[in-house]
Amino acid sequence: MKVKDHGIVLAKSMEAKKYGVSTAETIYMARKKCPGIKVYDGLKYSKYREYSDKLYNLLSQYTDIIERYSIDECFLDMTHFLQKDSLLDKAYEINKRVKKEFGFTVNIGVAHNKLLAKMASDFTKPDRVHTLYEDEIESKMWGLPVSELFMLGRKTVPKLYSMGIKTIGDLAKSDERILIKKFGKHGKMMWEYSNGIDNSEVQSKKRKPKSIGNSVTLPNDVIDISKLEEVLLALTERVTYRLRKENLLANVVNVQLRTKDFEDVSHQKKLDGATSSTKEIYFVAKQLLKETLKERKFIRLIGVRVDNLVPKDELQLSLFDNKNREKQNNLDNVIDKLKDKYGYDFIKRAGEMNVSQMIDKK
DNA sequence: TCTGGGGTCCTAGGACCC
DNA sequence: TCTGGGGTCCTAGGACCC
Repeated sequence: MKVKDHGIVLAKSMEAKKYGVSTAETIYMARKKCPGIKVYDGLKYSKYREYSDKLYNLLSQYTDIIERYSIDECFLDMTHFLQKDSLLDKAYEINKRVKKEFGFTVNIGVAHNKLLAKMASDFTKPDRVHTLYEDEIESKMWGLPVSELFMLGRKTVPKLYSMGIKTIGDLAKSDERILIKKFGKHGKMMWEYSNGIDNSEVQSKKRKPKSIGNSVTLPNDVIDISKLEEVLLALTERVTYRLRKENLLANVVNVQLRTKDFEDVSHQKKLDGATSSTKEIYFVAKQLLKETLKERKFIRLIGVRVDNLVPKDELQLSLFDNKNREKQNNLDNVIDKLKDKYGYDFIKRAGEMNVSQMIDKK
């Protein structure tokens, strides 16, 4: 398959890593570092989802306390295996079974809290089981560059460097109060993480989303607002469709734009009442688009997001609920059913631009 | 030179109220 | 003319994760 050159690296081979290719950098940079590198399209999201479900089902056989942290990561609370040795045996068993039953490999981190398990799972790859027990923190974690610590990204690391903090150990031995003064809550967290402290629990219940959004990078920079409105409607329809599927209502609508100079701007608005109606949300989104656009030209990306979500059944029907709204809800429901039955793109609203080619389908 | 898309959480300032 | 202190809500933006 032909792969376009703009875009970013989602995953890299061990060989590419040796050339300094890193996740999320541009393919342009990757080619520069490693001439002749082979670039492939990713799988369809639905394929990832399928394998993710299979993995989750297998892991669920080992404990009920299991948290789906991301598409390819889970936390398992296995404290019922009281002996360290039997715990480790189970980790190796899972590692082998995944390879045998699914044909891909996994890294597993074994530790007494989530942070350390996560750190351990990111030690050398692939296909490994690592432990990071309390008495191993110093020997296995403190020597690593501070950038390896979970939740330390490209903005924070240079600031720590300028303070003379280069390794996780440096951070662990630094003065917590100074970190808090400089970084606030984030400072407290990074000091605790560097010392292996994390009291968060494995969350086995599926959490309802707190926000739902869709955005697209446009094939060309767009100046024409009517073109942007067409895309906005298509995005709003996707967002509200998902919102209704979750049985949630939104209280806030947010519109985001990115210009060709990579300026990110967003405007949001609290609604008078919670809703999942495509029409109502699009009406507000359109206003927000105008506000956000202002004098800006050459729009590279447009996105819409709904926030402050509440469960539909907990909402008291307000006195202002009227026939009109009821009609609108019925229309949304009919459209949703048709999409469910014949495919998402089966039916479109007037003015909705076809963005399905631009967006990877869920 | 080129930079995706989906999220969560935090901060800071302004408006407004008592 | 000069004007406290605390609290909540709303909004914009930023950092980080996968």
